[in-house]
Amino acid sequence: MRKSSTRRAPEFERLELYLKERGLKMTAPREMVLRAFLGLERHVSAEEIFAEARRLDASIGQATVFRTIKLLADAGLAREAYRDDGTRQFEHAYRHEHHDHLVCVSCGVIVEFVDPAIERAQETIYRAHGFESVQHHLELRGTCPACKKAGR
Amino acid sequence: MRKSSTRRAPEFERLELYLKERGLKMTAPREMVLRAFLGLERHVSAEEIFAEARRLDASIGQATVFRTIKLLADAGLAREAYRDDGTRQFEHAYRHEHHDHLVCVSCGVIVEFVDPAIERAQETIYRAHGFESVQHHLELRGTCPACKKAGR
DNA sequence: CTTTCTGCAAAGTGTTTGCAAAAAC
DNA sequence: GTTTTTGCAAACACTTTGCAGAAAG
Repeated sequence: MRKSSTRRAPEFERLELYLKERGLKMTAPREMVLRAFLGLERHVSAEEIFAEARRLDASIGQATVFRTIKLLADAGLAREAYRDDGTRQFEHAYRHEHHDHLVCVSCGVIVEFVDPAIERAQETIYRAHGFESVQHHLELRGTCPACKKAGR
Repeated sequence: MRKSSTRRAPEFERLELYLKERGLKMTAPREMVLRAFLGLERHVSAEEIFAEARRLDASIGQATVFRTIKLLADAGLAREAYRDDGTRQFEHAYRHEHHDHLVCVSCGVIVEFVDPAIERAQETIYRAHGFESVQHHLELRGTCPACKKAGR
């Protein structure tokens, strides 16, 4: 007896697997948080996830959202990223590989990009200093075309 | 009648000028915070500046330190920088040009570097997306040689 | 039934702000 | 003297934690 998995996103299966592996439980609130996170576009704050989860289930608690976000990160579904202005955001990690960010300081719009030449140069720098690479992030801050035109 | 300025670092004059320009006052606590900041090596947290300032003058208040750090940043003496782990640090900005960071995730050691090729590639990305550059920062996180050797 | 999970409220961080007394100019 | 600055304590924003009852397996 298995439930229909027709429209079920693979992210849910991934979370279930992750939980089962360590004796944790799949619950309605956890499913709700994941659904909220997946439904939102990239680069959301914890607060935005909380608000969206609340929209789906008004009884959900803030602590549960924070705890679940941590689970999602551990399960490889969400990636935590701090902006250069110190704000904390989460982006989709499942089937979204590494990329860097071009951020408009005026309207906040974020463009994702990867530059192979920069990626290669970074490896060279790690090697030159004898470091083992763990993770890297380049953030370009500037003014986007629309804001420039609007004189912002 | 002018006071001797023999050993006076140019940073103090800069701060005095900045304050005078906007009708603000040079005070002992402000001088102490600047002295604490200058005396510490790069990449210090507000708390470290506070501790050091307290060492120089036990009566100084936390709020004064935070307020003065902001002044130093506005005056171009300090640069605020958020690490990819969300911690906030300050580094010397006076006569220290832009650079990127190679950070050891184990011991915290920070190596500063500039790669002309990467800098050029960044400009190309700004242009390709029609953005006007404001500021950019690359952070490479990894394990330094010493920590690697120690198996950390 | 046993263990994990939940929501709540309280506690923690790190930083900012309101205020009356003190210092700068 | 007038204005800015100070230290203190309270307020703040964001996040984590303790707990007793609820839910999962």
